[in-house]
Amino acid sequence: MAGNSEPKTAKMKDVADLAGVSIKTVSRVLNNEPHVQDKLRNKVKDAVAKLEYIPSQSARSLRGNRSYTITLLCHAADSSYSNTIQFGAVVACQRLGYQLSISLQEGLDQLSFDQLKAVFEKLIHQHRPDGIMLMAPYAGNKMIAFALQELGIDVVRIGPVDLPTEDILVEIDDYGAAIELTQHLIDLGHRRIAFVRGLENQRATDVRFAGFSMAMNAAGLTIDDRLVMPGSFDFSSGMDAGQKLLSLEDPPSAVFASNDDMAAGLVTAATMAGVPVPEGLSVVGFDDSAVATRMRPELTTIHQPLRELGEVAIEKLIESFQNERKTSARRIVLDHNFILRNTTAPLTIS
Amino acid sequence: MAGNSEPKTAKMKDVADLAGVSIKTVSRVLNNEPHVQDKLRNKVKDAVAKLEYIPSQSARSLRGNRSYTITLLCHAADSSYSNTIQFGAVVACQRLGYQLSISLQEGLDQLSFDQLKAVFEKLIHQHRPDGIMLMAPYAGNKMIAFALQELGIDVVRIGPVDLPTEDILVEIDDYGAAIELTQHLIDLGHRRIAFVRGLENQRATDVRFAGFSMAMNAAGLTIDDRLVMPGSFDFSSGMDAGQKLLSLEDPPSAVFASNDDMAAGLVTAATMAGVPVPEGLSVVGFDDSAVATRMRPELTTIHQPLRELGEVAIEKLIESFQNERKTSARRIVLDHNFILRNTTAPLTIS
DNA sequence: CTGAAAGCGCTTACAG
DNA sequence: CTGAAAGCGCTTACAG
Repeated sequence: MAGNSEPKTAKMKDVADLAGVSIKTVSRVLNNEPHVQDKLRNKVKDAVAKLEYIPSQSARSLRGNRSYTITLLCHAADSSYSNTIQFGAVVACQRLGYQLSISLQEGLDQLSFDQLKAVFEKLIHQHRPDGIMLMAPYAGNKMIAFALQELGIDVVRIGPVDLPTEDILVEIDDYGAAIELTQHLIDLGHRRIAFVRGLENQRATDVRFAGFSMAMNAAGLTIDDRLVMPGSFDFSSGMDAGQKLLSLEDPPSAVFASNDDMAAGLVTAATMAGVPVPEGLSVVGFDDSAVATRMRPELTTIHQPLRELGEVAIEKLIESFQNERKTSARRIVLDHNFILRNTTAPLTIS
Repeated sequence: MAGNSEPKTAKMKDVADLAGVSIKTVSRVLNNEPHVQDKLRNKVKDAVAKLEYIPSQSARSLRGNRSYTITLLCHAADSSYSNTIQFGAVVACQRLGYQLSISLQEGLDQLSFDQLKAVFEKLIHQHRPDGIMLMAPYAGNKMIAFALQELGIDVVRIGPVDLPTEDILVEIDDYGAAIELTQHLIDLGHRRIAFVRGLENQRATDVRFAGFSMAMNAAGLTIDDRLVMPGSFDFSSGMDAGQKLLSLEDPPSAVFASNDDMAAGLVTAATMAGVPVPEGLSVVGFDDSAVATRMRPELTTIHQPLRELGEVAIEKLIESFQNERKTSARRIVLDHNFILRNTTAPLTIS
């Protein structure tokens, strides 16, 4: 069989008959349109409840302009960061009667503008999503932003993004959070502080480094270029950075890793090199992902409300195409938290 | 705007006009139906290519019986295990022209049969998925299986499952894998081997323990009941088990943890208690998830092809409702691999 | 092997 | 404030 059994499901006509109104009135009630008497409205609602009527998504999206589907554009690599955001997005979609459709797109970074447009045109044409949700590593990509803008589809982005488009943005204050983390290390007496960057095409990498620089400068500390390491947001790049940093003639006493996975790699590298954390090296991360409480010692970091970020992104996106006026804020900043755990300690003079 | 711009997209009629055939013939070609001349078939295909025609999913699913959507029933807790399987499922869906719709369902375990049926009826009615994919912790649930069976929808399950329904099953040989792992510990000279169980409502827990028992018995070793610990497949339950095991009068020299997360917890507990791994305690896990290579020492475990499991599940499901005959295998067993890393060592006589 | 007609279940103009 | 008609873009019988 091709799927469905045949429960004699109620149709709009059945609801209309039971409520003693026209099918159009039922449609109006279902879509929360004005111009229906309260009395009729209630009759219809009762009938819907009695019949357990559920509108057919296909019919709605075929005739109307809405598909009640939002497409989440994902990079093929799955990470705890993306998965948690996606989780929040699914929750919000389910709550609001939308479907989240996941589109896996690898290597979008390497396409030309026209190729990008073609990819999105096909995607939009096929599923007709009402909106698109973007997160790292695609959230901050300008070509993607412009291609999507030309296609005229509503977009929401997650993460620190600096784009001239009018898309909705949901993020935390990465800059401020990076300052807090750096200040914490400075307050502990550290002066030679290393920084491990993330992927270079992501704005989070620059923003977090900017916060770090700001705090260092404000404290009158200079940033030693040899202590600024490249990274790619993953465990092994953190290990690499740690090994290099620790084998320096004049190693740092503290390291700011741009995310938790790299911080975990750093701690592992230090431990393997016989440098105790935090006594011999203080480490901070960013995200408060699962690894933060599973490693030993547990990681001092910034908690990002990833699930909430995903939920709010979906809510704002849906809100935006329900409100014609576009009155609501286009940029939402959620709260983060500094989480003090055990990878940081006062500088010990040796 | 409610989503779409208005690219003048080609419709079936346009393809038919360009190819000089009727719209019905186009439909036939698109759906790979027989009874079309090769010449016409090619004309249609050319026209489709030229016009970049993409059929509307809504129209198809409204008129036809298929929605080209598969619903993945997920438990609200997101884990690396589920996410990797889901990833494979998305990949396969995308390749085969289907959409994966994620349905988050918490606490399905506590519902009555009728409540379950109501939940699924609504879900099926709303999105009309062509099939449903189940994984832990719902894959092995009998009530869910029967409810879905009564609703007559095609189902695929992942993981070791023992059900009287005719659903498709995709799994690895958990039993055999557990024997390999246990035999490895026995070969290293261990005799007091502990076992940490997983969640009790999952068949994987029983099957892996059965493999462990089998290997122990075959080697003439007895299982000490005090060395069989409860667990819940997560890091902290592994830590707990480790602490209890290590504080025993006569602690084990090796532990079989039912999955990697618990194994990581065990290693952490041992390290914190001053017991070196693997010298003082050998540990094996199960899954080969991300944590296996991020912990130190790296974990000896069984590699489960999770992504492939997800892909194959989707492929077989789609295949099953395309083949009326249901000729293909209903149970697919994929290969696993024993991965020797550094958490296991020969028993040292102390 | 091919096609003209009907209809899936809704929403969109258009009347009243 | 309410309704009868038309139509979204396909597929399903039914003819030929």
